[in-house]
Amino acid sequence: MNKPRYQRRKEDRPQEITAAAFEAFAENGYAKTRVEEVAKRAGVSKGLLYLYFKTKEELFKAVIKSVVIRRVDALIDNVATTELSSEEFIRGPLLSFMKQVPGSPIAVVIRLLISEGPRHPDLVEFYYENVVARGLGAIARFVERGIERGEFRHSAISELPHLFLAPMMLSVIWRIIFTNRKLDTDKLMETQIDMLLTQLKT
Amino acid sequence: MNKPRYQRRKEDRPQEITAAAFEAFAENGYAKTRVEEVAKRAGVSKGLLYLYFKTKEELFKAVIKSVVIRRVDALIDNVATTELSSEEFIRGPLLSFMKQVPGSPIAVVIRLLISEGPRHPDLVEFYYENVVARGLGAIARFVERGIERGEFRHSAISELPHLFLAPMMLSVIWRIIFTNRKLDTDKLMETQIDMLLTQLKT
DNA sequence: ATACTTACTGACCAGCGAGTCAGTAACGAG
DNA sequence: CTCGTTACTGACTCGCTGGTCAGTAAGTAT
Repeated sequence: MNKPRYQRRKEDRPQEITAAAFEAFAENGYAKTRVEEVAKRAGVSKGLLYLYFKTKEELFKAVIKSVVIRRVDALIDNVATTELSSEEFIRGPLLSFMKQVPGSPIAVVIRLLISEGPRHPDLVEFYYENVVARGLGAIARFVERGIERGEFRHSAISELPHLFLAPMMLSVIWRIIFTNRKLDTDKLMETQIDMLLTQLKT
Repeated sequence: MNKPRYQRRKEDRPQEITAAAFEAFAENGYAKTRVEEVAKRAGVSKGLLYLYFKTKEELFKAVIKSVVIRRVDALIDNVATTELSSEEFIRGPLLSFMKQVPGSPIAVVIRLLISEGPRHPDLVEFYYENVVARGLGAIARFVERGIERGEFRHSAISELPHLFLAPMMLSVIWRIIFTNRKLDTDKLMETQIDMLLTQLKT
């Protein structure tokens, strides 16, 4: 009973390879990850990998895109359809989304974009359009909606949705660099949200 | 009159080489920078570089340290000796320090630490002790002082000086990744400071 | 069964870049 | 000026890794 040395699974390979590549890049960064290591993790020969991805760089782009595409939509949809008041939404779904970002694949993508982004303008463009612009847009619209409904007053914050995300970004960076130093990132984000809402309401 | 092919300048070399290395790393990151490129920029042969730095990695560490050491002390001294009220100090020297960070060598160091930090725990340790801990400590002490003097009331912010720096970090990352997308980073930091001070005073 | 297509393997290659070292010449001492 | 020391050069090596391709065997059609 000799089992076949491999199975032909054309459909699944790309997905399996990008998943393996994501893990490897997450651990060692782009430059320090060998293509053969990715192939090994995917349980595939290096040759096959090059059948699906022309170069290491193309693999890298595919990885980023695969992560990005899955994550954003949920939140955006939520924004459009929620029945909650602006404050409730911000304290609820938005805050818990933010809290889980530093430990999620998005954090890895951010790290990769910081190291490799400057050499891949098209990738940065893609990320900006699909994540940053949409995310900031959603928050801004939410603040706007709060104002229209009379929940919030007008203030400088309306034009700077970035302020909602700033502590999240700091948390992401902190977790990347100071893996052992503790920081209560949840508290950080909660406090910022409190502060912003106080500011918006008074 | 044939000028000598080189001068012996044992004293100045290390400094010249780290300066050249900083430029190169800033442009291309650690992995993509060739040692020979650094030597060239420093106007020196590759062999000489290896006389002063055992490995590329050691050169990298020397670069980080050389940048860090110079920058931090000024602000810290300022904190200790200033005559200003807490609010005046925060709106004045602290804010303008923060504003210039995203365009300064510190931003480069942050980028390098994000990409390479995970592989250099001792370097991260050094950076934490000499920059982060001292910086956060200084801000925390300042808030504390404000409370003692009756300028500020007690609040969650006292334990989270990170909130002062969060928009600065976001600005740094923004500038690294989205070099072409505009963001009024000054406004961002000003608004955050306004908000924090309002919160501390009311 | 048999012939055929093609997903897949893995040994190989090329070039790139970190690190070496034998030799050279700047410069100070005598 | 001469000699010794050593800062400095640059051609070389060698390991590593991205990328190739001739060959193999899994699946499919007839």
